[in-house]
Parts: sequence; C-alpha cells; structure tokens
Amino acid sequence: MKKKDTTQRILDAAEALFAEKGVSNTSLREITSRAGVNLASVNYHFGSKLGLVEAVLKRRLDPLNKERLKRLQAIKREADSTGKAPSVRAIMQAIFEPILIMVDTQAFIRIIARSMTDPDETVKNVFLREIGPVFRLMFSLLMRALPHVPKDVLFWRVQFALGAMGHSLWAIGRVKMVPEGVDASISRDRLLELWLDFCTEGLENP
Amino acid sequence: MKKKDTTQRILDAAEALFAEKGVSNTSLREITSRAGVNLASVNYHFGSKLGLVEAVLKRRLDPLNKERLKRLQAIKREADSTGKAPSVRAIMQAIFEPILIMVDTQAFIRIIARSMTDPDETVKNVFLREIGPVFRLMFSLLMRALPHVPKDVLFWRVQFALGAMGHSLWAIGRVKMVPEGVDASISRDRLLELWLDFCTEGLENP
DNA sequence: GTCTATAGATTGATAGAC
DNA sequence: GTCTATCAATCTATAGAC
Repeated sequence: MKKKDTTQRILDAAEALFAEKGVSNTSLREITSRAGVNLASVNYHFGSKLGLVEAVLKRRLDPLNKERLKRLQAIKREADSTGKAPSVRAIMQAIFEPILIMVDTQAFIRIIARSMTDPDETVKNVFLREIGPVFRLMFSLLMRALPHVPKDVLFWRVQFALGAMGHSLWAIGRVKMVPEGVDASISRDRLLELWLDFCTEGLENP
Repeated sequence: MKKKDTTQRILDAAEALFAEKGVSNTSLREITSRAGVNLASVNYHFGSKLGLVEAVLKRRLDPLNKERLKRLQAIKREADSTGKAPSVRAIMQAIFEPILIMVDTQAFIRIIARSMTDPDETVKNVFLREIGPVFRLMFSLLMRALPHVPKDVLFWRVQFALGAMGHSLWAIGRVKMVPEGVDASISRDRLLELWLDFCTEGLENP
C-alpha cells in the first residue's frame, strides 16, 4: 500500500485538528507531527497557514456546494417547466443531504459545522464566498415555494433552519448534556429526517 | 463622573473582543490597551487569561441562567398546581427572552452567542456548567408539554431550537449575505417572536 | 521535495520598584 | 493597586544543505 501524498496527509491532519479545536488553537507543529511530515512542508505546499486553512475548507466546501447547486438547479428546472411551486422539503433536503452523502470521515462533518462558526477571519470569508450562490438560489426557490411569507420573515426563518443544521451537525457524536433516559445517539439519515420535519414545519408556518 | 473600576474596564474590553474575534484570537495586550489599563493588571485581578475568560462569561451567564431558571420554575409550579401541561411557547420564551431583557450592550448578545460556539475549551466548559440545570428543567417541562413526542426525538428538536437561537443571535446586526430586496435588520422583540413561531411549530410537530 | 536550524514576532506571565 | 521591564515559551515563516 502506497504511502499517502504529503499534501493529503497534511490536509487530513489539519482538517481533524481544525474541526476539533478550531483554527487558531491549532499550530502548524501539531499538524505536521500528526501528519508525520516535516514542519517546513506546510509552507512548501500551501505557502502559509492561511493557505492551508483555505485549502482544507475548499476541499470539502467546493464539491459540497457544487452538489447542492446541482440539486437546487434541478428543482428550479422542474418548477420552471411545470409551473408548479417547488417543495420546501425538497429545497431543504438539497442543502443538508449532500453533507451526509459526501462523507468520508467523521472530521468531514465537523469541519463543515465548524466552518459556520469558527471565529477565524479566513474561515468566515471562505465559507461565505463558497456558499453565496447556493444561498441565493435556495432563497429564491423558497420565495416561490412560500409566496405568502414576507421576504424579511422568510430570511430569518432560513437563518433559523441553517443555525439548527449547523448546531446539530456539530453536536452529533459529541453531545455533552444528555437528560436521563434519552438516547442521544442518532444515525445521519435519521438526523436529516428530523431536521427536515422540524424546519419544513417552521418555514411553512403561515 | 467617576472613572470605572479597573476590573470592570477589563471585563468590558475583554467581552467586546472575545465576542468579536473569539477568545484565542484576542491577546491580553489588546484587551488592556482597549481598556486603558496596564498589562499586568489582568494577572493581578484575574490570575491568568483563563481566569479572565471565566469571569467574562460568568458575569453574563450567571444572572441570565438564574433568570431562566426562575421562569421555568414558575412554569413548573403552575403546571404542578393546575395539573395542566405547560405551554411549549412559554417554556421556549423563558429560555430566549431573558437574553433580550438583560441586555445592556450589543456585546452582551454576542458573548452569549459566542459562548455556544467558541472552540476554546474553557468557554465550552463554563457554558455547559452554567446552563446545565436550565437545560434539564427545560427538557423535563417539554416532556410534559409534549408527551406524544418520543424523548429521543424531542432531544434533537431541542438541539435544533437552540442552534437556531444561537445562530440568529450571532447573525443579528451583522448579517453578511442578504438577498436583494430583503431587509435583514430586525428588532430583538421581533426576532424573539419569529423564533418562537418557528420552533414552537417544529417542536409540537406530531 | 524534504530536512535542520533559526530568524523574527508575539504571547502569557512575573519580578520588583513605586 | 499600578507601573516598567523582561523572561521564557510558542508561534509562523524562511534560508540553505541535501
């Protein structure tokens, strides 16, 4: 079995550590020692720590948001051709489900969740840039699906739905506060289902 | 006008900076220079940076969660004495409204929101310790309000609601991505109302 | 491409005068 | 309690041998 590419090893190690402790609580030394590579190789391959942060996020966010966009565009085409309003549930599913489908590691989910909340400037910028087109298309479809909901109200409901998604993705597998008698373990598919129920209800509320 | 206490000045400056950039992106030098006090005074008054972090969070979370607990206990007493199930909306209101009522600065809201997501270990620990009793009482009341919802499902719905709250509190006043024609500015009371509508609907879903 | 060695900056913390 | 001065550790980044 061939040893993995240095670039990949660094990305994997950085992803795990960024997801776990946040970008600025992770040093390049931790990353390279976990990856089993030399400290200087980070700067050789990525130019700087910022370059590495960008690369780590883009590796996941890029295909994720491409897949989301593809699904949303399919929903739009369907709505355009039939003249019927798109389904709220289908729209939201197009946002969440690609995360579960494209998973290959536990760290993947966490880096997505982390990218929504990490205080680091670079993280915020990359996240917003990457999700921009997805967000705009999602919002315009939701407006068509829910013409009776005022735009400004819809905007905040979408924020609620995204906040719920991010928080639950973050909590999955690492819930700290579980009431007695509750089984907090959950499959990803089940989480998707519960989230869709929850936020479809909240979005459609008249 | 008397100059404020050094301790207070440090707490205020630290709160603003922690809320803005996160704990580990903020140095003691930034804090003391913003507060107009000497660098060494942080260690004199708080022992260490960790001590300061704890103090900053506790100053807000302590009275906040006391107020929440008071309200939840009142709801419990009412339910106990009348034998009627408590109202989901009232329970959720007891969680969110105290944040708005106890506000004295913009930074206050952000430090609450930040405390839910900052990757720093100390932040997470203080937040969980402080909210523990509130969470348990809230959950037991929700179980009484929604006896037909399985515990495990309810648990995740509560996570959704809290995630929605945290994210929207964070977004308020600093929304980065606003679709054309949408007015994302919103009063705190209005946000509370929208959030209650959203998550009451989602929690009660059969 | 990979390594050692180190520069250069910044950090949290503290000793000691006032 | 407040200040200056500084230590010791840690960080990112880079120069240069291999």
